[in-house]
Amino acid sequence: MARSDATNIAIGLSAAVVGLKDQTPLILTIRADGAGDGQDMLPFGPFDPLRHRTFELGLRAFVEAQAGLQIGHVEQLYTFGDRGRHAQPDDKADHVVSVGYLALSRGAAPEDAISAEALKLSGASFQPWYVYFPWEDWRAGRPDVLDQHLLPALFEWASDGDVTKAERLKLAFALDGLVWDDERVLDRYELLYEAGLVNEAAADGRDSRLVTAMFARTGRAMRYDHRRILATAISRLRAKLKYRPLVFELMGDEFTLTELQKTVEALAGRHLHKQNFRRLVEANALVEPTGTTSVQTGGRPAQLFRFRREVLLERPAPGLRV
Amino acid sequence: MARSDATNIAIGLSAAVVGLKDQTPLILTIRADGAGDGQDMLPFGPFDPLRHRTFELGLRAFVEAQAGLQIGHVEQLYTFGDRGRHAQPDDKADHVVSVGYLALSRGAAPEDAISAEALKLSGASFQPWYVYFPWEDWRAGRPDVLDQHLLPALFEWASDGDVTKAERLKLAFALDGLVWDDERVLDRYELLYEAGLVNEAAADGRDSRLVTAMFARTGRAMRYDHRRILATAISRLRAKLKYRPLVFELMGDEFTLTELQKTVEALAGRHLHKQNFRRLVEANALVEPTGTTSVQTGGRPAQLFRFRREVLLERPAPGLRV
DNA sequence: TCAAAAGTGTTATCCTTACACCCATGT
DNA sequence: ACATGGGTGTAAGGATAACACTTTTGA
Repeated sequence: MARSDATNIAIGLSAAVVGLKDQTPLILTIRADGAGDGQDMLPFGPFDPLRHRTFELGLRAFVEAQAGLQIGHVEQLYTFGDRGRHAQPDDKADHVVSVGYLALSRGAAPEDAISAEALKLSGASFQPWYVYFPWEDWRAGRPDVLDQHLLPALFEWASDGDVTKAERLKLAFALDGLVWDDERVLDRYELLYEAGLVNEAAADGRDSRLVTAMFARTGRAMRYDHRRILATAISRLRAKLKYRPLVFELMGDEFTLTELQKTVEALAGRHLHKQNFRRLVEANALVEPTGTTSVQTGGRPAQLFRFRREVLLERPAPGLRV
Repeated sequence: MARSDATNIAIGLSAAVVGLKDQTPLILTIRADGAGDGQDMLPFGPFDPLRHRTFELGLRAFVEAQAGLQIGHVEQLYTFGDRGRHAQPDDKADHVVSVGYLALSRGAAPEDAISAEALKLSGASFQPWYVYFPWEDWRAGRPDVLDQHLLPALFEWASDGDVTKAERLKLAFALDGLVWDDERVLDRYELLYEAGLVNEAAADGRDSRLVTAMFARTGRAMRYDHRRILATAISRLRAKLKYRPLVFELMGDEFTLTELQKTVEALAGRHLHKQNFRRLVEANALVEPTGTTSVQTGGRPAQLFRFRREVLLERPAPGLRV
């Protein structure tokens, strides 16, 4: 059936499964056994067209197998095919093409949904995603690591007179008075990678001119190209929040408006204006009151709301254009 | 090297190469030799990682080979992996995964750029894209074919009580007073496909309850899943016009504002308000006057402009939010 | 009565949309 | 002079962003 005169290509499917707990965005990882540093991986596996009719079915199957977890919304991100960047240990194939997916775990308690066997077998767990991208969390203001470590190192990298480097830096990192664009997560990671400032670049045999102490500043590394897929997932999710009501997949059935705002803030990595956020939610008719109030955490009790699924039919692009 | 116990997968790359002539968006096609009906194809070929380091390099290489054409901007659209939908004639592989790309041909005279040999060999030519999607051109008002043929047939398809069908129809085709969303090209094509109203659905062995006379109303067919890739390309291009200055890749170096507007209208498939369009162009500082005026086509001579490449550095998302 | 968090009112500004009119050229 | 397309001014309405203040609970 298979002929040996053709290059043998395998399709790898990787999923960035997002969850949420205590205003912290989480990402589902598995751990290579006996691993040291930088061995976090996204759940992934080979696509076998004989077993699964579509990519999506294959993906759901092995997220289920590796984490014992059901996922809700799934969407394709990007297919990475370049040589060298993400070799995977598959002796059957000469070349692995990896298709990245964004997936959302359903409900408010993702960690409890991981099955005990899966935890044993694959070391599945949810990790806060800002562990991998510390410079993407602006909720408490501009992260110090940017001005103290990242930008100086990036400036040095771009100081060779190559103007395109300087231009890309300017746009991705909001230099010269530009506003920080929370969606450019991938652009920023790619620049750090090219500058040799993240661990993966060294692992891939790149010219790394900086000592490994730098890697402690640039977040936890992942195996293969999984951190790149995660960056793509965060970019996409942040973009899509603005015109699709995806947040509600990550919330419980009932929630207060403040909880909703904190969740959006956690995902977008920035602080939002309370009144304007509420006006936006109301204007888009995204929620309806349940009539009950929450057990408060010290203060005035808050009204509880639920997602109005009907908006999906009413408006073409319901979201939170913040 | 290759082992015969694994399913053999091939990667197919397909490109939707967009050009423009006389306010008509064009798409580069090749023709199967001795072909009858529905044999238009996008330029495509297998990805061989031994010959090309990245997808994009492979893609450029065989667009060059099949059409003798240089392409400018290239971006990945989507990777289609579902069985049955797009079998391709490759005896070396059990399954073909197809990665679709959007590409823009450079300059104002794409047809002249096709080499004579390529035309002979592969029948390469540029076709108006609305030939494949007649219902997407609203420049002269709402297309008659919608109310006369497509919607009645779609209503019949959705009349089985399945509410999700009705909901999807409503959003994709702007029923019940919703506004037509020019970006939902793929959604609309997929609905027509599922309803068995396009030729490809019949070719794929689907249950086609309607006579083939309908196919004359639903545009020219393409081989494999190429029309789906084209629909994806148009969707993406229309979306991206709004926040990236892609139009200028399809224009000559100098142009009048009316030419620019007509071009955007051709791509977006709808009429734009003249003054507001001009204000938008000016507000975003997308162009600068050359100081010269055009040889007019009967009327007051128009000022000529050129694209201000600097905007790419000045603003994060320069485009024509129309 | 005070801390903590929920919830509201109001204004200045900008952007969008639409209106209608004038200008420069060839025939 | 008039047809043809180029080019502009202006005002209404809505969306946005920022201001600061009141309300309801638990301790």
